[in-house]
Formats: sequence, C-alpha cells, structure tokens
Amino acid sequence: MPVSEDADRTALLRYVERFALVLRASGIAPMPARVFAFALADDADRYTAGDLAAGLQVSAAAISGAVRQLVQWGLLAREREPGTRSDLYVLDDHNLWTRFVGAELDTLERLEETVAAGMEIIGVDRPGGRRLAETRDFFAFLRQELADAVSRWPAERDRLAAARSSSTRARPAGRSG
Amino acid sequence: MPVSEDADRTALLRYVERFALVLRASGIAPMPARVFAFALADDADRYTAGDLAAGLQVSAAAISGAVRQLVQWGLLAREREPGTRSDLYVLDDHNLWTRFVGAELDTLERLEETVAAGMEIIGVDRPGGRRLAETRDFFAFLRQELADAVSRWPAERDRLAAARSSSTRARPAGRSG
DNA sequence: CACGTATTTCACACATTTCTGAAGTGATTT
DNA sequence: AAATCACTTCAGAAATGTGTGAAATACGTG
Repeated sequence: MPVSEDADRTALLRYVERFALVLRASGIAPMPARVFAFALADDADRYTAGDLAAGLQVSAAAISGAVRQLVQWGLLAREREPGTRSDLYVLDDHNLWTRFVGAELDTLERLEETVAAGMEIIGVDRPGGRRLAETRDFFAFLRQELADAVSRWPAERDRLAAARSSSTRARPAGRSG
Repeated sequence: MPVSEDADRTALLRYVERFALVLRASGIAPMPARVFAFALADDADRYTAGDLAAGLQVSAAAISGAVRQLVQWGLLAREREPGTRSDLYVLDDHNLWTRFVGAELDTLERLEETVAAGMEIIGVDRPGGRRLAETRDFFAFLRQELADAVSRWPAERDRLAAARSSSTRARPAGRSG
C-alpha cells in the first residue's frame, strides 16, 4: 500500500483536471474531458459508472452524459460482464488513437463540405469563391495526409517499442492496456 | 450590378454563419469564426474594422476582440496604409494554412507536455502511467506528421493548379488572393 | 413476478461566455 | 491646440452551457 492513498488520489484528481483543461481547449466538453483523462491516467482497465463517479467525485448524472459522448466518439467502449448489472467502460485501446484523430477527420470533412457548398453559393468566378476553392483543396489534402499518418501509427509504435526494449533491457515489447 | 445586392448580402451572411458554426466546433470562438469566414468568402482583399462591422452587422467592439485573436493566431495580418487612419486586415494569404494548422500543432504540443508531466506524477511503472507514455508517443508522432504534411502543401497546391489549368484551358495558373 | 440496483432523464441553480453601448485613449487633420 | 475619427476597454445584460438532486426507467435476480 502507498504511503498515502489519499495524497495519491488528490494528486491524480488535480492532474486529471489539468489534463482535461487542455482537452477542453480542443472543444471537448468539461465532463467528457475529465472522464477520458481519468480513465486514461488511473490504473484500472475497466471502470463502472460508479467507479468514475466516485473517482472524480461527481454525480452519476454527470457520468451518464459524459460516457454517452465518449462512447459516441468511440473513445470509450461499453461492455457488460455476464452476471453483473453494471456497465463497464473501457478505453478502446487498440483503436483509441485512430478514434481520437477520427473526430478531427470528421470535423475536417464537414469543413470541406461546408466550403464546397460555399463555392456554389458565392460562385468560383469571384475572389471570395476562388479563396474558398483553395481552402477546400487544402482541407481535402490535409484530411488525406492525416488519415495516412494515423494508418502509419501502429508500425511506428512497434518500431518505438522495439528500439526501447533493445536499448534498455532485452525484453519483449509489452502492450500497455 | 447583380440582380439584387441585398439578396447577395443576406445569402453571404447566412453562409458566413454556417461556416462559422463548423469552425466553432473546433473550439474557435463565435466572433473570430465569423470574421474569418467573412474575410475569406467576401470579395475584398483587405477590410477595415468598419467594413467587417458593417458587413457582419455587429458592433465595433466585437470586431476589435475578434481581430485581436485572429491576428494573434496569425490568420489575419494588420496593415496600415500611409495617409489613412484605419487599420486594414488582410488574410495572411500565403501562410494562411500553415498558420491554421499551426494552432493545431500548438495544441498538440501542449497536450504532449501535459501528458509527459502526467508520467512524472503518476509514474510509468503503473498501468495508467504506461498508457500516458503511449499517449505521449502518439502525440509526438502526430505532431511531426502534421508538420510534414503542411510543409508539403505548397508543392501540392502548385501541382493541383497545374493539373487543372492543363485539363481545362491552356492558361497560366492563377493565384487566388 | 416483485424487489433492488444501475442508469437515464428532467428541471433548476449556478457559472461562464458573448456581445453591446458607452466611456476612454491615441493620433491625425485643420 | 481643438476637433474628429478609429480603435480599445469596460461594465453589464442576455444567452448558453454545466452539473446536481430527484424522479423515472430499465434490468437482472431471487
């Protein structure tokens, strides 16, 4: 048992709030940001809604709303162990970062569509319309690049793990979740 | 002169609001989003604060705050024509998309720092800490990939322009703004 | 089928954000 | 040097967002 369980919990909570604050800067709502940060940083693999509420010291209602968002975004998966009556929430480990960027990709796609619609409304034969056309091209380019980058991540991850295990100790690369 | 100047303005304003709404989903505040969308979609190359206020039908104060943000982000440049007393705001054309993604890169960097700090606080020898380590690696990777992608854009833009001008008419590629 | 638990929904209080009008600041022109 | 114009700052009203407690619902067990 740690020197002080309470101190650890407090430090964790403070850190979760700090992490959540950065997440919120990207447009994520406070409570989903907190739940995500908590689920990532705390040690459990699965959390019941009760765990999350107790861990974050917030109401069950707040958790309900937050996990709904996170599950919708694919960052959290809802599971159910037979013989229990509470849902379990799990970070969708392997696909986690694909999902995370997936949200960005969706935004980029909506942006692209909106700009394309603007070209129709404004007309491409005018300065504004021409700027919109270039904007759309850029978003399309960026979206493709981002998608490619994400698809390269698993290989890169393995490469990093291999490099580390050989430079520190000869130990097979381990998965984190 | 268009059939109806008013109808065009209304359509533009409606579109600006729609565009701004998508921008806001990425965490940009309403008024900066509107000013950016307006400056991009309307036909002028430069706008005075008065132009923006009149065009968007909002107060001068609102413009003041919005352009401050946009200038800080580097999306808008402030200029001053000698012999006039009003500032001119210009979309920082050539670097525009570099800047746009630059904001994302900054967020990614803050995220990376925050996660790295978390590894210290939590300890990398625990499940939560190990997840944070992988998270940091991913953000570092993504940041690099994104920076690379942006640096490839100018060449890609020219390639697109060249392909288009040869497939439609034999005309030198034109710049949009 | 009734009970007990987990989860969701809802109305409300609280906090934050957003934009405006008015006052204040700085600079150029007359 | 006074007046005028552009811009910024500030306080406050309105709108929006956030999280809680309580009631309602769903679900699995005995």
